[in-house]
Amino acid sequence: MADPQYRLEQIIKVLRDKGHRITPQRLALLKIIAKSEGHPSVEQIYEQMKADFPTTSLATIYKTLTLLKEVGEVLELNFATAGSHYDGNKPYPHPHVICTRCGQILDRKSVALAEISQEMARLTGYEITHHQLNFFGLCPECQKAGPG
Amino acid sequence: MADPQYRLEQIIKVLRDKGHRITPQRLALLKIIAKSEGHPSVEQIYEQMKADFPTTSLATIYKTLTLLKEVGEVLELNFATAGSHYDGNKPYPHPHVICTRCGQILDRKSVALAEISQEMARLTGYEITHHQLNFFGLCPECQKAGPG
DNA sequence: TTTCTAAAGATAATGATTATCCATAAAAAT
DNA sequence: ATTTTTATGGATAATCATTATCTTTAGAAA
Ligand SMILES: [Mn+2]
Ligand SMILES: [Mn+2]
Ligand SMILES: [Zn+2]
Ligand SMILES: [Zn+2]
Repeated sequence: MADPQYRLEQIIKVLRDKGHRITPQRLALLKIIAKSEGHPSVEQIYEQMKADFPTTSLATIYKTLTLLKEVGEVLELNFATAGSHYDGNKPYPHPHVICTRCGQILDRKSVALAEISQEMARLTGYEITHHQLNFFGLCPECQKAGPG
Repeated sequence: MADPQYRLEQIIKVLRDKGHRITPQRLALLKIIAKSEGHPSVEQIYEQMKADFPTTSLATIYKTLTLLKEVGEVLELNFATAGSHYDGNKPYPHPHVICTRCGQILDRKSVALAEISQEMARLTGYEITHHQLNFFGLCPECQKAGPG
């Protein structure tokens, strides 16, 4: 679907243009989120990082993710369950479908959502900057497994 | 809009029917969330509780809110910012509009949302149980105050 | 090279929530 | 009524993700 290589260069360019350095550690993290199909958690990114940089600190992961949030190149997802997840391929708001049993996170889009957003702005007078729309339930796999 | 007294009795009945006791502390908390127009935080509920029960423990607040979640009589809102908020009047999923500056939380509804939910279920095969839809931005008041 | 500063790494601190443990009060049983 | 049982309240410790702090390191610039 997406082109990890292009996405990687895209993020690098944004960071460079804003005067940030592309260090080996950052490059490694960028590769991870650029190639990620799903929505990795901090812990998952941390584990992958340690493959190339065994001495990586969790603090570095958090700092880099915060930086990416600031420059708008990653979308942070935080549900009730502890631990944020990150989307490095679609850094703009979009709907997600989450399985409450296995934790799968799917990307979706919805044209109607833009309309709802405008409707909300009109009705409330708000200047809406972003939104989050999450659907929770059981994925087909977990439905087969039955209740329990 | 809503009738706090009726809402209160409604919650009491659900708790009683499921074999839970209506203690003085619980009754006090129920009154607080039944009459609340907004979406109080744990800390706000805690402060109000201390008016009637100065020795109330935060643990009791959390336990009671967890109980109310379990019986489906309160909706928990958790955004990125630390600290959950609770809606005791509309315990079912519905859209919220949140000001990122002053923290105001508005209730809204959207007919299109039900359709989107069904669309998601159809496209993904998920059995969707609930959702969350939050819009973030600046309320009219905070817009006047200007950037900064 | 030397200097300057961003970034990495280690670790402590924070803060919301949860767990634990005991005291207590409310039902139930006798 | 009295006793028994159990749920609940209250105090406090523990947990866990995230952030802050501090020092070291490394990359860019001079
Ligand atoms: Mn996504
Ligand atoms: Mn609400
Ligand atoms: Zn699943
Ligand atoms: Zn505001």
